[in-house]
Amino acid sequence: MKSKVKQRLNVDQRKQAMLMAARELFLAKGYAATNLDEVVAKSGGSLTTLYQIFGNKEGLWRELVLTYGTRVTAPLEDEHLSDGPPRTVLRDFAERLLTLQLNPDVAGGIRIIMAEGKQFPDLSRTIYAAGPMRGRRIVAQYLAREVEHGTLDIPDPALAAEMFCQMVEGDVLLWLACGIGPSWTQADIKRRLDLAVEMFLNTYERKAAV
Amino acid sequence: MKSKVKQRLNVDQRKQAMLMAARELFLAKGYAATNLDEVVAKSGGSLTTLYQIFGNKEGLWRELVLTYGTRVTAPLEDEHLSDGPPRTVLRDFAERLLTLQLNPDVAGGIRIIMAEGKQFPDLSRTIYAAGPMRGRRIVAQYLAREVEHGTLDIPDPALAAEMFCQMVEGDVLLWLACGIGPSWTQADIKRRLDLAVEMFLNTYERKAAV
DNA sequence: AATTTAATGTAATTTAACTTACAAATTGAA
DNA sequence: TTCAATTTGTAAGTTAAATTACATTAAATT
Repeated sequence: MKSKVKQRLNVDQRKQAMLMAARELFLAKGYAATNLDEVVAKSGGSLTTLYQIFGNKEGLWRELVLTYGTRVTAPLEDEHLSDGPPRTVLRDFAERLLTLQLNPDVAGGIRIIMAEGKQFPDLSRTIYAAGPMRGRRIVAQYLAREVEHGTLDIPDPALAAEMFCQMVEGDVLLWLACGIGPSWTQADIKRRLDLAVEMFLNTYERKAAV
Repeated sequence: MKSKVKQRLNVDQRKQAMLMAARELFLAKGYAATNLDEVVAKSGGSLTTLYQIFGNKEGLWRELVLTYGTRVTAPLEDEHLSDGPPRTVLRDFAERLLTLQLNPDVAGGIRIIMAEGKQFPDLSRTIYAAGPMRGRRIVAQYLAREVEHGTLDIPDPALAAEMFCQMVEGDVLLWLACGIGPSWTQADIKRRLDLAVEMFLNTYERKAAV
């Protein structure tokens, strides 16, 4: 039970509260099935204020998607790449990538954005570029650098990066999207990540001459 | 321009026509945005007949999903696996799998089913099992057989199968789901498939002793 | 303290689509 | 040819949710 001390908030605070409430509801029920009365009931404030801030339902949706959707991939960014040999770097990255995917909010978000893609195609493109594509590109750039340094031997770093990420992510997205939570133990995850790195390096690590 | 010779069809014929029309509309606009008047306008017949046959909108949706969704994976089935060494078999399978994914109707279908998963969770599970999961399982079983024959050396065939399928499919599903058609040439496809098989066998093919 | 400004609560309006009702038209059988 | 059954066309009923209107109340300013 929440204590219901009524507060009058200013626009900015109320806006944040509404975004938060909308996020939960959209994640739980999807775009069409969420109605604005519920949002207001959850966030506090009033329908009037909601319409003042966001214009309409679509406005609320767009603001929400762009706000949250572009923050998510922060842990994948370049500056978090560890130093060390490719095996270490890739293993670290893989762990961060899978952790991200396993977050139900992330997968749920991608799901809904995909779902509403027909209605808001520009949003799904933006999110795809900021999200899944971002990870691929970071890996590809890293691989390209390693190729220059002579550590790895990769004809097509972009393709290799995609393969690597796919192996790491597995069916997680599809699972969560279908409402099937993956029931993996830590050991399962470790095995998957190790295998992905292993398969990758088996092909691309520079071997001593045969 | 269609010639509009009005035809009175019996229930079965009309049902097929309605399923066909609904399929197109649902694929194009999603579940919520498709209205039944449009379906009838496209299929011919009448709303009355539609309700007699399917009960309501949900009934139409369920029938459609189950009818088409479970037919799709036919080309992946076991009996189409070629004979020959693993390299050949896997390459063939990979080609069929990717071809399937590249079919816009298939990807579009998965997209919508995912989209409506919150409303009809049983459907998305059924389709996941009949679709994506099916392919994984067929590969896993094949791999297990090869392990028994001593051709390959794979500790965890299920995991290996998933990795393989993921490499083959790549981001295609996500792309199409986000409305980004992949613009691959035949050469791109060939490169991807070859690489997937190569990476897989680099790890699992039984090597002559070092 | 009075006044202005901004946020709130509620209810009316509008819209859109699902669903149902019913009369007209067509087919098939007696 | 006539009659029964089935399909069709149209429109009315129902519901649900987005949007708007307006009076009320709390906060901020003078």
